[in-house]
Amino acid sequence: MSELYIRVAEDENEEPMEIPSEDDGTVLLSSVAAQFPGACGLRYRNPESQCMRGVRLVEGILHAPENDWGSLVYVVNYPKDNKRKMEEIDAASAVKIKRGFQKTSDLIVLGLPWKTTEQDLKDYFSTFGEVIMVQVKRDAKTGNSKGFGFVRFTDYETQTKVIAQRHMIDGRWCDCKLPNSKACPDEPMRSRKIFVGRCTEDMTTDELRQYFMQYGEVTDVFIPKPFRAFAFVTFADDQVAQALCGEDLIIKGVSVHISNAEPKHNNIHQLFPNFPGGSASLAAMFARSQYQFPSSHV
DNA sequence: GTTGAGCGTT
Repeated sequence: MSELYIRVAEDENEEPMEIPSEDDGTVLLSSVAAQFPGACGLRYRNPESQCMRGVRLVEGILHAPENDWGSLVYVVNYPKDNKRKMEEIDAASAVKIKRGFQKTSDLIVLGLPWKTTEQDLKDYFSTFGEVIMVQVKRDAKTGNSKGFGFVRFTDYETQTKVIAQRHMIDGRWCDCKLPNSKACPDEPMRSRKIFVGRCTEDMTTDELRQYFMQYGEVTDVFIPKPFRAFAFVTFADDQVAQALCGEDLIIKGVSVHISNAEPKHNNIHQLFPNFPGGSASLAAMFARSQYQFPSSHV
């Protein structure tokens, strides 16, 4: 029963999304809601009667009809009276939410005893949640542990929990951190800012704002000058921004492509590339100053 | 055959 996915869509004509089931074959409403915010249940068309049927829901747990989800496409139920409140989410749903799940990333495990094996790591971390991968980094020649390794979990919640605490592994305190190679893996995912590619020169900030307002509240529009054929649009709600990523939208008759805005580098040399006196004096001045780069938006 | 802050061969 494990590793099973059921197919869920906004409505019968939409492309279904696969939602993971639990080990016992049930599906958590929260799993559905992660992909379809605001969802309160599922229904499906009974192949025999051709009528829509509700999926049994008990305390947040969805139970398969006849104990088998089969290959049917299940349709999301939303609270009827909530439609008004769900305006922005509906807009997001209209362009399909593609990356609802928080992606996990490998975590570096620092401070491992030399003797600790991958099996040891697997055994230990499995007490927190389902483990996808463990590694112990070893010297290529000797095979000796370098005293650190990596672990990856299925669920983001597990990852959060594991990072938050210290770990006693085989008699030593170890730390789990996000590796430097992925310094901020979740920021791009949650960004409220989108990159609008293939812009034309006649598109104004006002026009872009007007256009993107239909998806949700726009808090900023930025068009680099001189013209560079792209723009940034920031929404109040990250879900709206994320829902648009990957879409090709038609603005003023031209197809623009929406993608995640890359994190701004917040680099002093990038902000002041030609600072008089060179980068050293700039760095010194920066260090003396009280100035903090904005971190509120990516 | 050692070590103890860090950052990932395949």
